[in-house]
Amino acid sequence: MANLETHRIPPRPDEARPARDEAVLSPFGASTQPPQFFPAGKEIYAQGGKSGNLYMVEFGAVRVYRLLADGRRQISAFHLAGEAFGFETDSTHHFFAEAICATGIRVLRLSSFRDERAGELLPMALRGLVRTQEHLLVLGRQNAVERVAAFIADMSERQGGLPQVELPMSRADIADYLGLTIETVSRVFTRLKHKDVIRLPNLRSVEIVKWQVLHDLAA
Amino acid sequence: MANLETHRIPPRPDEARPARDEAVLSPFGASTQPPQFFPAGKEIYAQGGKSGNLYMVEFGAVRVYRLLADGRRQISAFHLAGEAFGFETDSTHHFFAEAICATGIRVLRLSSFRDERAGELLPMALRGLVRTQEHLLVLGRQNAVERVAAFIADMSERQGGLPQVELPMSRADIADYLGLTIETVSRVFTRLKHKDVIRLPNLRSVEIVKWQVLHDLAA
DNA sequence: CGCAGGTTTGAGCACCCTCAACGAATGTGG
DNA sequence: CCACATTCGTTGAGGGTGCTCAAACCTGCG
Repeated sequence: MANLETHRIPPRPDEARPARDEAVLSPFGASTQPPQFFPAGKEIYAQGGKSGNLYMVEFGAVRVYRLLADGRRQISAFHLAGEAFGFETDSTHHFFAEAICATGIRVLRLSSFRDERAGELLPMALRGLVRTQEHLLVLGRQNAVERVAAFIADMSERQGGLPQVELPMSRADIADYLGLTIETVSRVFTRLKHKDVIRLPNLRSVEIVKWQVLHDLAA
Repeated sequence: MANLETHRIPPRPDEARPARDEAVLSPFGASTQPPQFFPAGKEIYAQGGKSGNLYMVEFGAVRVYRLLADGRRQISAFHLAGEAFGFETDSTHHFFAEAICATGIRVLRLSSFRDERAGELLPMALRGLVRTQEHLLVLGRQNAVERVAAFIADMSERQGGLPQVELPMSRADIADYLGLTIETVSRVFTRLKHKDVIRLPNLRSVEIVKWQVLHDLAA
């Protein structure tokens, strides 16, 4: 099966652009190319490809992942508006990056990662490192319910802590991020729904009803 | 049960020091405190503690981990001689770090992670990031045999690619690193032994007999 | 309306965990 | 030096969580 994803979050670059993108990270200030547009499922870079850029999500969402030879996929991170990705140790990409939905991305060309801008880049890299290490705990030591609960709580936090959480990614993406199957993810969602912890207004959004229960489950 | 570990790799700081420690990483050159000694099981730093240092393993081995409220532990990384650890996003440690066996550590005090040395620190941080992301794939998508095989192969690589691999850590440490139980780790070891993929001269070392099979299993 | 993709739901099973006992290795005190 | 305690590692039996395989169900769209 192809990784090609086509679902219908309409591409509206102009009005979809969030208000808060400048000043979030200084390396993406004035001296930068205009944002680039990627439709849903479009590859941003591929494993083995030449690296050296840094990417900033303007709007939309991105998945970064690795593949095993037999096709098993592990998504190491989702990146939403305002977040940066694309760090690499050498000039070759070790991962794949794709737009999940219609996505705008600002590209910063780096002469080298041993750059004079390292002072600004390092904190971003470290945030990613801590994020990834926390995800290790989820994959290594938490069961299906805990993983999904942690995922919903995390997505809510990154969207401002509101009860209405938008999930741009498919169940398959969530499964490959949490180290589960789509069936298990689906079952946990419905179980949480039946327990009135969440509501599911539609396939791509979740409403958190019982915060406390959700956080207890996530821990 | 306590995390206290006491096994018998004799503390011999002077002759145990590896020949190749200078010049490995420039921030650890002349302007640094003398290496500090940690016996087996000794805490190097704790979650919630004040951070701001960077640590370089001179000899021995270190485990970095997180705990869940109920005591489940996930080791995010082992660090061997020549490797650096202790990066944090803010002034607080998000993880625990302990010496696995008798260990010598060189401490670099950083005024801030937004340091003028960021240009030298960034590549180290990025290596850690890629390492951790690759570990995600193992925890999220590989079965017990693949995890153990990948672990042995990785430890061999980091010790120069020799067939004789020293494992300073206990089975419990390996289990908490691979997201398994000690029983499963033990069973996989014996299964690999019976298939003549490895030999187990003693509890703390492995000899790789069939490289190709090991790598096929790890994939 | 009918197709296609994604999602949900179900039945059965496999892998790994839990619980338990045993064995091996080390350190201690008599 | 040997008995003992203690910790760690191995091995076994049984059960549970999550996976596999399969079918039905939406939902959006041509």
